[in-house]
Amino acid sequence: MPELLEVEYYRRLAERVVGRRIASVDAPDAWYLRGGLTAGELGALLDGAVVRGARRQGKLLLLDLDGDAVLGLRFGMTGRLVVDGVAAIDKLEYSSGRREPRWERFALRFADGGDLVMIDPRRLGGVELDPCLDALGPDAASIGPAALGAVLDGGVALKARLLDQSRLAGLGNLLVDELLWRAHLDPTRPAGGLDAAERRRLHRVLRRTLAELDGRGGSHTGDLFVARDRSTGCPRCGRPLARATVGGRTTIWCPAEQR
DNA sequence: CCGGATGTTCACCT
DNA sequence: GAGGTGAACATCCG
Repeated sequence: MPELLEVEYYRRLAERVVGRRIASVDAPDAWYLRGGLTAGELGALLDGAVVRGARRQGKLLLLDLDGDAVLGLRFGMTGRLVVDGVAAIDKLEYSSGRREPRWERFALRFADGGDLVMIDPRRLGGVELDPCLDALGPDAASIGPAALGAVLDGGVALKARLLDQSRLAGLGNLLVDELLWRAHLDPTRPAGGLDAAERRRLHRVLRRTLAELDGRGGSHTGDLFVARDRSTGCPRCGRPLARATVGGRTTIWCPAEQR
């Protein structure tokens, strides 16, 4: 899915709807609504409401509405956002830029005629009213070194811990692989086994990686991902990359450099 | 035709 | 309780 970087692009796009009044809600796919909410209930709650803000926590996009209502948008692996006909991202790595009407899972129509539309071929995303944020860890884009250090404990694989959204919100498979490759850390190491210098290095590299890939255009623009696509070796040393399942996800790393 | 893909959740193991 | 695995969701792509 969109990882933190893509959802942040979505959030910036969603700022366009702040201050605008919702005229109607389209939720043609009941399965897309989480928490047992029906399209009718959602319409009754949202019709006439004004969007007051667009926030992001991890991979969750949050629209603040009048009163205390919050609408949570989740994009799964193939969800895209289109506002007033403008897409935040032309295409995703594992989903074409095509836009079939049946992929339109949710939409807010505004009183001024514009709209906010979620396109999601695989339906892995969803919409939730007042999502519980307690289940999300601190956002990876703003976490401090001490808090990141606290995330790293236990015998679980370092990569699995960094992907655990309840401990650290926002990183997905591609970003974690790129991050660990840049930090020269083996994804299979126990999360609690890093020494103080390694934890500091991980935090420094995290900030740098997010800033750099944000500028390049997203999670799929990392050096490691590009190398993996072309099946050349490690972009730094040229030696063969390893591929295995770690934390339940396909993982690429350089065994020679990542320790 | 087959396998795998930026994610989340849940059942079922050890 | 901690961790791991595999399935499910639905579609595209090589």
